[in-house]
Amino acid sequence: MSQVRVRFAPSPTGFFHIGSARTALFNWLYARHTGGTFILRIEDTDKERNSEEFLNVIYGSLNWLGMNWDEGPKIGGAFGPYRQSERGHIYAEYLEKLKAAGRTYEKDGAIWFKLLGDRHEVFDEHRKKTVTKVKVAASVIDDQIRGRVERVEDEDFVIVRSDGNPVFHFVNVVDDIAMQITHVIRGADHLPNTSKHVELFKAFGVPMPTFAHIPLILKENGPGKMSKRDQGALIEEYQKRGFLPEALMNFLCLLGWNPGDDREKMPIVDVIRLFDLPGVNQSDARFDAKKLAHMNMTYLLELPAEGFVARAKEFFQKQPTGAAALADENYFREVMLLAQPKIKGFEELPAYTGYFFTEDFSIDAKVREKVMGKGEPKVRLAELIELIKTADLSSDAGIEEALKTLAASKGLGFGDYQSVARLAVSGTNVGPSITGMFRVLGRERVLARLGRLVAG
RNA sequence: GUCCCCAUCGUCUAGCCCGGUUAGGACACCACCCUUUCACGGUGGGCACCGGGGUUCGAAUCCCCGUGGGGACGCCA
Repeated sequence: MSQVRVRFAPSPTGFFHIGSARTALFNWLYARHTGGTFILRIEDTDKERNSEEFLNVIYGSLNWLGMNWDEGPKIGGAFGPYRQSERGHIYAEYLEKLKAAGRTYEKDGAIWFKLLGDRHEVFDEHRKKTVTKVKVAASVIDDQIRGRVERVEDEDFVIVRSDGNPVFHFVNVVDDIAMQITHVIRGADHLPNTSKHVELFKAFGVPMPTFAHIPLILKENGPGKMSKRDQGALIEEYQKRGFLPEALMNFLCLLGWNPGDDREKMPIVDVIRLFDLPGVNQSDARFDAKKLAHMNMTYLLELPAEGFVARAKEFFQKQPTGAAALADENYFREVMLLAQPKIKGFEELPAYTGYFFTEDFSIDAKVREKVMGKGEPKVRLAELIELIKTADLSSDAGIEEALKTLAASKGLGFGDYQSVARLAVSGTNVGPSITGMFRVLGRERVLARLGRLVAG
């Protein structure tokens, strides 16, 4: 049995797209599942649109998501180079084979691939021009996901541009042959191209790889496939927003594939064990930001405390308010642990914990109006101040006990103190437990804030 | 317009291949419970087999036709 060799072949012409990430993922999963080789090949034949910046985005995103390649740029391999811009000599060699076989001709300075069959001219209404059709048998694609697909490729096509640069269809097939690719796993948008590729494989007289065209990811709202301009389309964005890569990966796995039972959250090693091409769905999947957010939350919730703090620190280091938040490492840690069970993603952290790190936090006007307009808030605050002055703030349980005792002594409930205390120390009515906030903020900050609200 | 692909709750999907299920799960939504806020969690609820024809005792499941959605029709990839 031959070793599986798959490739992910992005072109560095734009930011790394979520659809590309999933194509990479399915290739990577298949390689890992079969013990095969995952190859990264850069398709940079379009000199106009390539950029080094985008190349680094590809490397960075794959690394962030944890998809390591076995052969490719930076690490090399037996079939290199892995950037098409460096493989000119190989394409020249293969072009000679096609020329020798009489399968090419020149027209308008470009080199065309010649199909075999009777020719006739036809006016194409859609393209508003006369084209030469060739009578050929349908190309048969035996697809691991779609089954047998037939398509008639009935027009010659350019394989080398007039500027001498080879075209995608040609280099893609040549490299798949030269790199001994066994399985071509790519987006379904390539299905109509595949007949061209089939004809090229046949012209080279080599066996065809196995094809697997995976469904596309559709826009969350509106028609069409996810495009680079859509909200949530770029991998870099998730990285910036502090999503956990393992959560994104898990979510991506489930877009078009499932383990066959009701499991959704599952470690990648389980996905690797269960993943197979025939298990991939045929229909396109719509992107769902809320489901991703939920997945991220479930991963966040089960992160060990130190892991959560470490990742939160990484996240804050990239935020404008990061320096202030990280000034006291131990304090930062305590605040983060208060927030961990409450948030869906790191991106909520700056707003959710901001008041811990500055005395200059904003007070929600509506909440203030509501809380201060009811009962005797200033009396409650004064009582709280007296309590906090001497209370033991070292444990949540102790603080809770003290608060309850105070409330009971005045014939009131915990809630009568909570809302006003919350407003004073955080400026809002949502957040971690009030006892946790008191404990972490400490006597000095709490007293100052309670006092300010009384005065204000 | 031509060609190709697809079609189960609003969304991701199980079931389809090998016809017989109260059509299952998850996200979202609603209600209730838990609760010192907000979340988490728990319980319950509403929500789907695109339409029409076949085949069959019986169709989400097999076939055909519609319709709808998606993709491709570049000297882009």
